[in-house]
Amino acid sequence: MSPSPITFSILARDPSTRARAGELVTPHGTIPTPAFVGVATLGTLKGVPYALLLQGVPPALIVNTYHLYLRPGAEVVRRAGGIHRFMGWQGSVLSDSGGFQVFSLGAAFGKNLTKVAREDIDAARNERAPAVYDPEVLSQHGRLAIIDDEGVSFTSHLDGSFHRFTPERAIEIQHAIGADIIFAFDECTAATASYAYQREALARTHAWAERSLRAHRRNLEASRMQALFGIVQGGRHEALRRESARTLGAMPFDGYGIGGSYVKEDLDTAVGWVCEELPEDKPRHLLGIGEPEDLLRGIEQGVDLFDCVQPTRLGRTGVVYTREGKLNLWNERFREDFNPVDSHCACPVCASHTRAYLAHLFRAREMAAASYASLHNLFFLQALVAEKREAILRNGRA
RNA sequence: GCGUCGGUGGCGGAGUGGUCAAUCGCACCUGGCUGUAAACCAGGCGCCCUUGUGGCUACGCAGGUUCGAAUCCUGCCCGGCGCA
Repeated sequence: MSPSPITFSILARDPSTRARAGELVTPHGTIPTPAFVGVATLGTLKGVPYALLLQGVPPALIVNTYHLYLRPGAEVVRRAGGIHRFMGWQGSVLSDSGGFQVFSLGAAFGKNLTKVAREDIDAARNERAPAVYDPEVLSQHGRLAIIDDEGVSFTSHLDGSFHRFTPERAIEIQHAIGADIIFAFDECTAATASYAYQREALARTHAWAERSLRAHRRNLEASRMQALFGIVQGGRHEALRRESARTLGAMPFDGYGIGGSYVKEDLDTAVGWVCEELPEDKPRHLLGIGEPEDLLRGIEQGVDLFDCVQPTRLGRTGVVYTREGKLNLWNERFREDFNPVDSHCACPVCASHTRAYLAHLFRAREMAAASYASLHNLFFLQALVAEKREAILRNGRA
């Protein structure tokens, strides 16, 4: 067994919570943890030009296997010299396995299902679908992806072409992309899915984790340079979450992702159960979370890494984070608000621009509006997490 | 002056006897977004209220025809174009 391509050290633990501060060293740099990883699904932080990124903000990026596979194609990335060269980003890169797209384009397709539900809505169940290899059957189901025990059949949201992912294939593609940290292929279930379905999906996710691990190890060269994280699932159910964390924790992954969709209220409980069971010395990445308060809660449960589309998606559509909460810059009251977005923020946008100016740029549909707001939001989360890290280092013990 | 076309909600522009408080776009107002099918999506946008198959006022102005008019007729006002 080759040594892990990453090393994770815990520098301090908070005495009163499960929070820890540490360092994650990848072949492309050191990520101080807890950390917020920027989401660069298609190989770029949406709306944020590279030139605007300051060193360490964000400390790493996560790209998406499904999306890069469809466009421009994993082989293109490989021939470019890997994702770092392709993007021109020499920092650490993670790649999500595409498991989440199975959810968003499958069970959640066309339905009002979100990653974090308000309440236990009576939404569509993650019902069992027949194993199919036929695009026509897919479209009959009104969705783009259908799951069977072997893998996932899906049609491209771009051109309708037919594809199939298996754990082995997802790993192979991630090898071609070449991120520092890659994720096992998993099945993300709806928060509202039945217990029976969650159980069944979890068994599949666990089997796929094992297959992902084997596929990764078979490629000696890739496994020397790329770390593999398993993904814990189990929905809202304590028994399933703990079982999942124990099962995956016993497998030799380099770290762990915590996946799934949640109901807001039990986001932190579910994360807590998982972190109690996972090995202490491996990094934990809470996938797709979150909002400022979610980050703080996650950290207290023992999470080291986060990623979330919110800072860029909200920013792009006019919403900015501030210490007083989120502000929608489209609101009339900001038309002549000549204060910075957040007077305590040290980001370059807050240093030179006002809310009124950004509000104007949004209304004028200027691209800079989306860029500035996204950049500010990234800074805001970065500062939030960094502040928390400092506190852990200050109060904690090794 | 004559002829002709036209004057509709903040703007553009549909509608040409009832089902029109009036399609649609823009602008405007408000929500939503958590491993990005997302520079997106949804709702609202005459006034009033006991919020409803509710009331009132509206389609340049004033009359008229009609059971009923933004839609037809007459006059006036205003604008474009053409001819003097």
